[in-house]
Amino acid sequence: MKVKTRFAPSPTGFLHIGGVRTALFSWLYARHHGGQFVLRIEDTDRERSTQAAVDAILNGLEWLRLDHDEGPYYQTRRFDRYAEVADRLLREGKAYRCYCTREELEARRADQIARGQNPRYDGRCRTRSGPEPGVEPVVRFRTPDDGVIVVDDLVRGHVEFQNSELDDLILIRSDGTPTFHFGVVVDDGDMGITHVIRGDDHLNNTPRQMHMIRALGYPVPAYGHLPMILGSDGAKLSKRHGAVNVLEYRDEGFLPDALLNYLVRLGWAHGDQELFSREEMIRLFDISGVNASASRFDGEKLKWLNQQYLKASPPESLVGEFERQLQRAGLDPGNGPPSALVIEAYRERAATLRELAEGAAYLYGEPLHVDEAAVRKHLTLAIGAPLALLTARLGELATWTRGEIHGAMTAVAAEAGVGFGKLGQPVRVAVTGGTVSPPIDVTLELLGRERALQRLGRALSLTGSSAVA
RNA sequence: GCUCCCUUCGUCUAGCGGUUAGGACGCGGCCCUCUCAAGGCUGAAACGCGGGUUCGAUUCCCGCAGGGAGCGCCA
Repeated sequence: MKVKTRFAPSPTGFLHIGGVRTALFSWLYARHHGGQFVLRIEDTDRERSTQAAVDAILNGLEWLRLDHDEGPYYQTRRFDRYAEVADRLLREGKAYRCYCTREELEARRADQIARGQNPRYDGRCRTRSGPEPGVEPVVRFRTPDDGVIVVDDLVRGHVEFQNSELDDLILIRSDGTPTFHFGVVVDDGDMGITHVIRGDDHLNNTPRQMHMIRALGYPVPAYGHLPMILGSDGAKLSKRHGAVNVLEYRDEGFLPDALLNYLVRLGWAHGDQELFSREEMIRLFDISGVNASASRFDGEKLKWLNQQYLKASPPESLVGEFERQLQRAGLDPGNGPPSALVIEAYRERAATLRELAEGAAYLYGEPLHVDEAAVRKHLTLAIGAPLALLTARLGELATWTRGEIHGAMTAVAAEAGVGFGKLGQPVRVAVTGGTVSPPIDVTLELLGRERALQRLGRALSLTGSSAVA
């Protein structure tokens, strides 16, 4: 059997971490089995669906390169089809018109809850003889009264439901539009979906959907319900943890493959392996190995992974996104050393491209901020003379390379009778404004002779030394 | 309230009847070192509770507790 999976988000919000993980597992399942991956936009709720959300979903998937083979389909363009199927069900007696009003329904629900019952529609319109004047009916599905239905879930295993617990779901609203449940089963059937991999929150809906699919005469797909992703505090994912547009991770300087790698390890593992390339994920992913329990989102581990990817990527491949980060910080990439060299020097000092750009800001203009305490500590009177000597020597260098620079510093340190570090750190503070940077020779090389000498000269005056060479 | 699901270090997880319960993030220490990192070594840190089954349970079964989801003319 040819595998066909789908990702079916409703465009009522942006694509967030939880949605991405669902899409990823569904995509991986299809790719692993050489099958197809369908994208379907479930926009039957016309009140809450927006084009902006559709765009956010499409852009997010594109950034992550979770490519689909079919779609995107839009349910709003298939209303005729749903109406046609509903009519057929009505004719076959598998569905019926219900004239109960919302008010009546609500009152009965409240009553049932008060009596400690599972609130559900009582099926009273099943046997109704004729229409109720003045009421636009809904179409309800006739669910079996008794017996059990079993969901053999790919991740949960055998789950049983009593049919008596299930009520008659609405297929078509009184305004003629289909509900989510109906759209899902008609679409999954029409599109030939073989494996439905979706969030855990749908497990309880599954038995009813299975009944509908059977009534429609479609083969019942296999189901796999993925556990939820919670925030780092164990609470439901919200805006303050990870329920933000996935594209914000791009803006924060994360790499798409790193994010996917992080997500694939939430609920799934392959022994002790932590790093998975796309190809490895596809080759090794197995839905039967997916955990049934919810997991928490850990931003620290995501950062660690991102740095692993930063260190492993060819610097040239990061240039584009790095330069966007510089621009975002108000810096001009053209006003500094070649980006690939900066990335090379900084990537083991930054977890994200944004951090990388911020750390290297002094290479593109005056330091954004100067660590005054470091200035007082390192740019002392005592270091003035060695610093002046070094400045002079650097000015005489034939070529501005880290090797030459290092040689000059070693020589000056020796002549001045100070350790390399005693000289290096003041230089670092002088040229970067802070105490953190790549090895000082590399730092100076990247900065360039002109800027380096200029900043050293200025620092000299701060030491209070008059020994300007 | 009812139905369903879940439960191994703080976190992500390995484990699929017998292990000194392994790895990773984070945290501590040491090494390396011109700073910060990166890297290496290393330390602390877990089987929710109670019953069974079994020669033997983290592992299988049943309760309990705790957490979660669903119960809409939302998806």
